[in-house]
Amino acid sequence: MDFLHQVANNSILKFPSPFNCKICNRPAHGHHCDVATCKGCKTFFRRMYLLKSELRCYINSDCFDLDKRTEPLLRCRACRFKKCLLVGMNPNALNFRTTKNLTQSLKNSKEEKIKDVINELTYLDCKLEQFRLSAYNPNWTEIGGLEDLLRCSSKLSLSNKFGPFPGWPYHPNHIFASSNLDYNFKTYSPHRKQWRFFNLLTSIEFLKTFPFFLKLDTKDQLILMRHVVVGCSNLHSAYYTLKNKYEDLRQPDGTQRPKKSEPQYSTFAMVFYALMRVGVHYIEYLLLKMIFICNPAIPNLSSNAQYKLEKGRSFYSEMLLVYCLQSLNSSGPTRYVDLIGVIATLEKQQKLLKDLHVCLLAPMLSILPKEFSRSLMYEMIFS
Amino acid sequence: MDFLHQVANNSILKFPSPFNCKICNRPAHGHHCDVATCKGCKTFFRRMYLLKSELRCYINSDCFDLDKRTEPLLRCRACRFKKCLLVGMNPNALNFRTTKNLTQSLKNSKEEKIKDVINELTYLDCKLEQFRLSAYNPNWTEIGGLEDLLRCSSKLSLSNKFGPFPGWPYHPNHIFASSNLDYNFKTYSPHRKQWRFFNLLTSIEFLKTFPFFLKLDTKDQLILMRHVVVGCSNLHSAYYTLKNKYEDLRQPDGTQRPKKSEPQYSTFAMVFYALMRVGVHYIEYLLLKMIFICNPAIPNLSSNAQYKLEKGRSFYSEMLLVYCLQSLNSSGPTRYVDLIGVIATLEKQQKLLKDLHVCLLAPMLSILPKEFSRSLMYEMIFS
DNA sequence: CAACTAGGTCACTAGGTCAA
DNA sequence: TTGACCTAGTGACCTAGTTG
Ligand SMILES: [Zn+2]
Ligand SMILES: [Zn+2]
Ligand SMILES: [Zn+2]
Ligand SMILES: [Zn+2]
Repeated sequence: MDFLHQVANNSILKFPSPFNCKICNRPAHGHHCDVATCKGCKTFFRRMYLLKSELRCYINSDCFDLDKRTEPLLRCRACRFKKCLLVGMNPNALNFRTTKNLTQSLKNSKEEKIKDVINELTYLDCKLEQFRLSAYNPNWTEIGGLEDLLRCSSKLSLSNKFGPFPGWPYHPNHIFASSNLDYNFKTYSPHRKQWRFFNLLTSIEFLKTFPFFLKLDTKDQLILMRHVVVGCSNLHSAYYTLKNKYEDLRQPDGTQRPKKSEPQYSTFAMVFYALMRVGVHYIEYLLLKMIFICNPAIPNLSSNAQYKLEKGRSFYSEMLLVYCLQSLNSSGPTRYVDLIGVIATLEKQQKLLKDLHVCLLAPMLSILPKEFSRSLMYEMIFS
Repeated sequence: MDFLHQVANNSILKFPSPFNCKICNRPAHGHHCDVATCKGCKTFFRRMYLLKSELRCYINSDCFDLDKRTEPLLRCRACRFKKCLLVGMNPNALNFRTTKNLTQSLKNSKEEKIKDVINELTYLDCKLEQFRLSAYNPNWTEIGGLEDLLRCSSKLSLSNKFGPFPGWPYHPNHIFASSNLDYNFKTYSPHRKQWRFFNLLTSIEFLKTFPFFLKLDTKDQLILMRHVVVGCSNLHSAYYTLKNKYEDLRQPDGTQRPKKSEPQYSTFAMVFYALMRVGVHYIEYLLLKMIFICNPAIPNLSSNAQYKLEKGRSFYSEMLLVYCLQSLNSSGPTRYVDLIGVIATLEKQQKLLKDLHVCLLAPMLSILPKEFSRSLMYEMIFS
């Protein structure tokens, strides 16, 4: 690059230097990884990228936001690294692998760690979808509430035992024996999955697989579940609808649930359309789900849980950002912002759904069986 | 060739250019060494060909395979050079007559470095031999164990203070006052050096002069010393025996230690005969010693020490190779392999010696003074 | 002389080191 | 851990020599 050279020859611009570090605003040393940076930030970026270390900002996550403060807080490594990525420092410019020493330290590099985490998430997600597709179809009126489900052992392995549900996906015009209202909240049928229930169950089992979740107090676990499981299962449904190239929200059996004609459809489909709009990829979806789950802002959490979730959120956020940069280079930061936007949609959807359900179901409660008011679905809607 | 010209004048084909570098696919600059290449690849090829340094791909040897990846990994010099040759760049087009300057200047830096290192090693080795020849003869029963010797300051300068040992080398028939067993491990005599001890001491002082050694943890220093000092002192003795044109293993005072009649002689002399067979030169010996010392495969080393020793080993290995190539041209690589073979002999000798010593000395321990069981020699034999 | 392509130069940026 | 400083390339640009 000749940028430095040009500036040096331009007598008008010689002083003061127009050429400051894009991260910390100190005088720049040159272009490093495609961005004008100082020596410190250059070395910092390489070190951070190469070393695996979990980072967290202990202030407000704005230590390097130069709109908010005149001087960056150089000591905050989390914010510094985030800023490096945001101004577009390109990890691909680091010559991993091509040099002997780096090949060795690659084992511990962030890249490797990302791979590990993504492998794990991928594996788990396959299991989840297998679970949804399985013939396992427990009676929702009997299986108990959230607390019972939290306590019992993982049900995911049952999909192996039961095998796939025969005949799925159904033809679009498939007609079920039971009526829609029955299907919805009235009675249990062993021949048809109550998707609202089963998707919630799937997400509960999903959360239960994470060590960080199991380490929370039972009270925090309950709070988190209540706040996150609906959105989580909606995100899952939405992604798989998209993946299976349906044009509207579908369940694994091929049915439209809720139906387009139902009033809540548009709200349910919000996330589906958001995913479609950004054209989310699989790995992005996996990380987004984790970011959504790690929500430290949920009310009434203990401070321990807040801390752990905050840590989790920055862990997966950074991973998503690094992933975007790796796969897209310069447009990585934009992509990251677009993807994070899906989280906001999920949160909004959750609020709308709650209001909607309360409005729609409250008047019906008298005609629904008393089993419903003790069910998981009731709990998730009205808690 | 007018190809470049044609393209420039052809308005239709101006964009996108059909004239890309055959190696890296960036826009080409012209034909260089018979192939359309960019400026970078042109210069790269010349530099590489003139330097001819050993290269290795640390990935899959496909960094420039544009069928497999859209962008080449420009930093992989091995694959880049391979691709240069593959697309037919012709080294004969390089004009060696006028290239002397570049070759020289590029070579000079490397050569200069080698010279520096060898000068240093030579100087140090002279000091060592002076030390062995000096009248300094500490009491091995009192001087302490390895840890004490590691901690104390360098003793090499004492050879100046004490001057050379008077009367050395002795006539082959010289008769000592003390008996052989006494000499071996029983008592200390100020008039006669216990060579096994003094050679170990010399090698310990040798190792202590290296900054890289001093930067290791004490624990690593001890492990390394225990593993390397015996072989190091054997190599030293063997080389100087050869240099002084003795026909069997001799110490600086001219005595045969161990005696040919002793059972361990043949094992001790292994390295001596190996050196004789290859006809090692001084500088080769110096580098071999360093390569032997830098052994990252020693068990229980910290990963830091492993890393540093690995680096040291490749540093001195490359130096030896370059030295062989410089002094012998075409038969350089063969010579290098022969020389490296000495290291294997050293390692083998070390194993044999340990077994032998344990067998020979264990039954004698009861008749040896308790000082012996606390001495450096005991430590090096039985650790 | 125009159109090239050798070689040479040097500002520039990777990675690496080490004192603070 | 940080960052000033170092080494080892890298390639844009230049010059000089060759060819038709
Ligand atoms: Zn900076
Ligand atoms: Zn911060
Ligand atoms: Zn090229
Ligand atoms: Zn390669």
